[in-house]
Amino acid sequence: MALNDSQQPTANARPTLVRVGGSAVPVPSNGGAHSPKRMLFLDIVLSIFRLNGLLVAEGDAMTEDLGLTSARWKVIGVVALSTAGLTVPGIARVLGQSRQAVQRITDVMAKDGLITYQPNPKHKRSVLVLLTEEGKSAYHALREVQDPWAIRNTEDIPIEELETSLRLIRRLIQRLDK
Amino acid sequence: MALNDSQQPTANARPTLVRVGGSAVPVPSNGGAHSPKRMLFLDIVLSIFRLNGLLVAEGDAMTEDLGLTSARWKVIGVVALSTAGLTVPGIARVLGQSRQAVQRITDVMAKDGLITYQPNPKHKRSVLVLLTEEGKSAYHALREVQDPWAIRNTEDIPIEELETSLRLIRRLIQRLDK
DNA sequence: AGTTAAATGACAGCATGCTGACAAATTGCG
DNA sequence: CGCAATTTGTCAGCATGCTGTCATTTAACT
Repeated sequence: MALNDSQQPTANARPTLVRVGGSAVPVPSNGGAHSPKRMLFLDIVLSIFRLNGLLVAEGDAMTEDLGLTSARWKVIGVVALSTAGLTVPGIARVLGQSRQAVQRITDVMAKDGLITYQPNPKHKRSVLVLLTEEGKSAYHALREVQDPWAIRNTEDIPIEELETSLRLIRRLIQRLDK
Repeated sequence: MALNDSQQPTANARPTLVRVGGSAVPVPSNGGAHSPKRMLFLDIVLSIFRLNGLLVAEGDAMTEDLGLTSARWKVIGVVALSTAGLTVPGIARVLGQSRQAVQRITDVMAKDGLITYQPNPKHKRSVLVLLTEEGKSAYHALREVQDPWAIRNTEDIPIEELETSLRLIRRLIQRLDK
């Protein structure tokens, strides 16, 4: 079958998808033992990579007017839902990222006035992260673009399909996160 | 409900997942109009972020003995499946990445002897990327770890579930990639 | 209580991906 | 055939995420 290596518009902006996640990619030309499941799975993996990139780009574009980025609204979203504040490593655990990566984001966000560090009664060094008023209004503004976006992207997709997919994704997360 | 901000083992290595993709994250405490679909979708988005990180880490760990990284086996996989070679922007289109990002990876891979640049009869400047012998053996070695991994991760998952999920992921890709 | 293990903050380095910009090559169209 | 739009190579800068390391604090256990 071979890959589609025809010329496609690219310029410099976002390149156009040829066929990721399509059978074009994971079907080898040599004849090995390739179960459908194996191909399906590798196809899913590549598609996850692709979708992740698109989601980050979409999230960035959607919230750039609010002075947010995908990395930032991940943090804002998590902090907004915590009642008593979260420590930086706590945020990292929720997001499944390294505490150093989160620390860097929160430091900049604190400098930008979106969050504040508050003393932690339970820990002398590990302070709590809280939203400032500016951070809260950013969160509300975020919700106002994010909600319609979510609805828009799912309106013609049956809920069972969403549930099945989420279940699979969670299953994979659980399996890989050990 | 509030987030699980209890103490969890973290040290410095990969942080432990608390509850991403769980209902803990996307359920707001304030009472807005939150359709199940909206919550489901945002949950999926966050889970995709999480799974992407885990897959990259897993892919890196799985192939580090071969001198590969996830960024490299993406390229190797694509090139291996092309019959007549691909240009750098062509690889970028297949992977859905910027040509600059791919160019950087291929330059290093060429220096490492995994790929070679061959003159392109159809284009004076845009050379073709081909696997060297070393690159081919890396691809075969890759397959030998990747195949069992794929099988291992799907053996107890019904194929219909895989198909449904892939369909949804593709649908989202198609929608966002415009 | 005292000792040991785990968690945290802070700094550094590295990998990957994106965008912007500009010149050169290619393609498409009148 | 010529001209304009697109594609490509290249260089630069930036954002995000990871790992490693070390000192310090906290927690756990005897």
